[in-house]
Amino acid sequence: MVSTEARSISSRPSSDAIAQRILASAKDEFAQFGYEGARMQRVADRAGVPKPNIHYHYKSKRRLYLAVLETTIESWNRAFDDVDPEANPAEVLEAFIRDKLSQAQQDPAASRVFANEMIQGAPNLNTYLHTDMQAWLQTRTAVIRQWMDQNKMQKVDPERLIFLIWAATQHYADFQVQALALLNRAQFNEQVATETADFLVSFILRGCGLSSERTNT
Amino acid sequence: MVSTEARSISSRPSSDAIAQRILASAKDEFAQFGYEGARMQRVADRAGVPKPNIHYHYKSKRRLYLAVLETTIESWNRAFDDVDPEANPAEVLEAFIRDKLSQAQQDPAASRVFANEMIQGAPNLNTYLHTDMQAWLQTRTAVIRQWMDQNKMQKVDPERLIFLIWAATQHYADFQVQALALLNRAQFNEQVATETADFLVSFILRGCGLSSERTNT
DNA sequence: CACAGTCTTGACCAAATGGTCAAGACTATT
DNA sequence: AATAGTCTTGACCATTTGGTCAAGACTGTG
Repeated sequence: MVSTEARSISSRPSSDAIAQRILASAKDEFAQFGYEGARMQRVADRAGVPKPNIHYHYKSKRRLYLAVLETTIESWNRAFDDVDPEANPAEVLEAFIRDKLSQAQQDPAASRVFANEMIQGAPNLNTYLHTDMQAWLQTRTAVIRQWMDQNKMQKVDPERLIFLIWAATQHYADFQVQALALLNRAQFNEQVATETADFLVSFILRGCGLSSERTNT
Repeated sequence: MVSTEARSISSRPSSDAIAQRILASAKDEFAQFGYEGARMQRVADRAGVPKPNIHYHYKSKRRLYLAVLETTIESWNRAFDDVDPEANPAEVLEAFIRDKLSQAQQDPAASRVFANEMIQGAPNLNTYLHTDMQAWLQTRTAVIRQWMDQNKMQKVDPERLIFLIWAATQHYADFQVQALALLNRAQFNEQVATETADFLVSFILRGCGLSSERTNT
C-alpha cells in the first residue's frame, strides 16, 4: 500500500523516483524560463520521459509549478530558524550568511524559481508573503531588535538588514553568469564560494558594528 | 527626411511615437515574463496597437527584445561613471548607492529585464559582460583600490563590494512585492525609497569603514 | 499464472503562438 | 488634387502549445 523506497533490480524505476525526476527537471526549467516561458516538452526531455507521463504525475503545468514552488519554499529559510536571543549576534549572523550562500551555490535553481516568482509579482505567493514569511521575518527581527536594545550591535533597520543579506547572497545564484564573468572565473566552485562568504561575513558584520577585526594586511 | 519631433494636431501620432510606445510596452512585458514568456499580443495590447504594427517597427520578437535590452543597458550605469580618485570615497559611494536605488524605484522594469536576462544565463549579453561591463567594472575597482592603498577606506574586495551594492539596490526593484509585503507598505513611494537609501548608505559606508557617524538615537 | 491496479506512452486535438500579406489610410510634395 | 512613400491593420497561416485518451506494459497479490 504505502510505496516503499526500495526497488529491486528491475526494468522500471519506481513511480516515485520518476515523479521526483520530473519535479527536479521542472525546477530547472521554471528557474531558467519562468512560469510562462517554461515548456512542458522541455521538462519531459530534461527528465527523459514522454510528455504524457508528466500529466499522469502532475495534473497540469500550473500544478507542477506549484509543486516546485512548494519544495523551494520548504528549503528556503531552514537557517536562522531557531535563534537563541542569548547567543552571540556575530556568530548567528555569520552562520546565517554562510548558510544562505551555501544554498545559493548548491541549489541556484531554487533561488531562481523564487526570483522569477517575485519579479513576476508573486501571483502564487502573495498569501505566503503576508502570512508565513511575514511571521518568520518578525520573529527574527524581534531578536535583532533585542540585540540592539542591549547594545550588542549597531542600531539598524532589522528588516532591511535581512533584505540586504538575502539580496547579497541570492545574487550569486540569480546573477551567477554575471558574477563569474566579472570575476573571470569559469565556475562557482568551493573556492569562489569561500572567498565570497568571507567577504560577505566580514563586510556585513562590520556594517552591524560587529567587526571581529582580525583586520587583513 | 529626418523625422521631426513636432506633430501637428492630427489624427495619427507620429510613427516614432508609436515605436517608442511599443518599446515601452515591450519593456514591461519582457520585465514581467522574460523573453520566452513574453507574448507579442500582450505587447500590442499594452501599447494599444494591432499586432502587425509591432512587426512593422520591429522585425521580430527577438529584435524587439534586443532593442529593449539595448535601451536598458544604456541607462544602466550612468552613475559612478566619471569618478575622480581625489574625491571623497564616502561621497562618491553615497551618490552611487542613491542613484542606483533611485533608478530601481523609477524604472523597476529595466532592472527586471536585466535580471531575467541574467537568470536565463545571459544568452544575449555574454559578450557585453566580458567586454564593456568588465571594462566598466575595472576602472571603478581601480579607483577603489587606490582609495584602499591610501588608507582612505577599509580594505575589501572591490568587485564584491560593487556586486553587493548592485544586489542590495536592485533587490528593491526585482523583489518589490516581497519588500513591500514584508514592510507592510502599499507602494514603493518617495518615503520608502528615502528610508531605504538612508539605511543602505549608512550600512554600506560603515562596512567600508567610512561611517560618518552621526549615530542615530 | 491470471487478474486487477498502477503506470507508461504513441497518436492526437483545440487553442494559442510568432509571423505574413495585401489592401487600405494617412502625409508630404508637387 | 494627383501621386508616391510611409504607416496601419483585418484576415490569414504554419507551427507550437498545454493537454487528452485509449491501448499497452509492468507489478504485486491470490
